[in-house]
Amino acid sequence: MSIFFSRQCEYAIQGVLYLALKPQGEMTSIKELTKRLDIPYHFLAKILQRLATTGLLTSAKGPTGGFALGKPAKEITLFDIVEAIDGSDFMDKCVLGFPECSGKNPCSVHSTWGRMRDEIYQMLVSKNIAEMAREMKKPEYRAAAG
Amino acid sequence: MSIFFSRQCEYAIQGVLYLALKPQGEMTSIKELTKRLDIPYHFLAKILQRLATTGLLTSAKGPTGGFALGKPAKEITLFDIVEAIDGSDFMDKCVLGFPECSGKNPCSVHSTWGRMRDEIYQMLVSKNIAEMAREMKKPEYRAAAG
DNA sequence: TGTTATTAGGACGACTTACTCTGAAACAAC
DNA sequence: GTTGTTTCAGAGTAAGTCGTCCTAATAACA
Repeated sequence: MSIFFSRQCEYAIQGVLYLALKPQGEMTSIKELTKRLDIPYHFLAKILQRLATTGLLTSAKGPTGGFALGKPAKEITLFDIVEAIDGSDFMDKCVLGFPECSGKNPCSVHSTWGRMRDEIYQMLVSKNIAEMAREMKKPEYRAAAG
Repeated sequence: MSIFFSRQCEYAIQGVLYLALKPQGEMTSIKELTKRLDIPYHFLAKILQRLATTGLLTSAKGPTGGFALGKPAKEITLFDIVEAIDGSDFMDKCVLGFPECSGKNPCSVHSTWGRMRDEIYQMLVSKNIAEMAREMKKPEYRAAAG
């Protein structure tokens, strides 16, 4: 299928980004998130729970409860979210699937792909959520979160 | 899951690469391929059939039958195989899954990811099978195909 | 012509991912 | 304490992907 992130991971990123747009510490209910982001309610609930257990988010039950970032937005990178949901196997597996492919025994796209993978990794760790949220507030971007 | 190619696509690439190492026009049976590449027999059969219907491979039944490249190896690119199996949707979908994301309305990684995607595309179209097969023959690479 | 080696193609099962449902637990407000 | 709102937890459903099996078609060859 040639994808990069799983659906779950996409939703996780969108959710965290939405929370980052809120005043720090403010709790947001799944209902609000699900409505604004157009993601199935229970599915998103599962994903947020998962992010909460890894510490990326905090949660509170009851009325006025909901989810919020577990630490300052600028300390959360895209990679943190990807790793929590999808894992980071893609970093060390041969892109063509050759089991024998390694540094000493490289397949024909090993070095090229390796370079690109490093760039992707750099993008993931250098992009923090605070920065991304700021960019999304700009008038150029009027999307799901407002 | 953070992958790039599906399992099917990986197998397809490995299979075509193996065929490219053979003298031109020589038929190779699934049995040989499956044994050398360690891919489930019937699953590989399906994949090769699919590649044959798109013209990338030719096939012949009966004894002495099998599969062979449908055109010169240097005219087949990685992209041809990927497109035949996985399609090329990844080229124009937002990597974060925002349905509203587009050139006019870019998400916060839109341009960065776009650049990387272009690089990946360039890699896929510039790598032809003949070249890759040559590299695999070098002593540095002694893998599945020999 | 019959046998054997091979692909073609459809039906099927297992497994994974995406998504739903339900009931319980926690909590705040009254 | 009661009530309503929310997350938590786990099981259940649906769809897609991975992989198997079986039968038919085809070609070589004795």
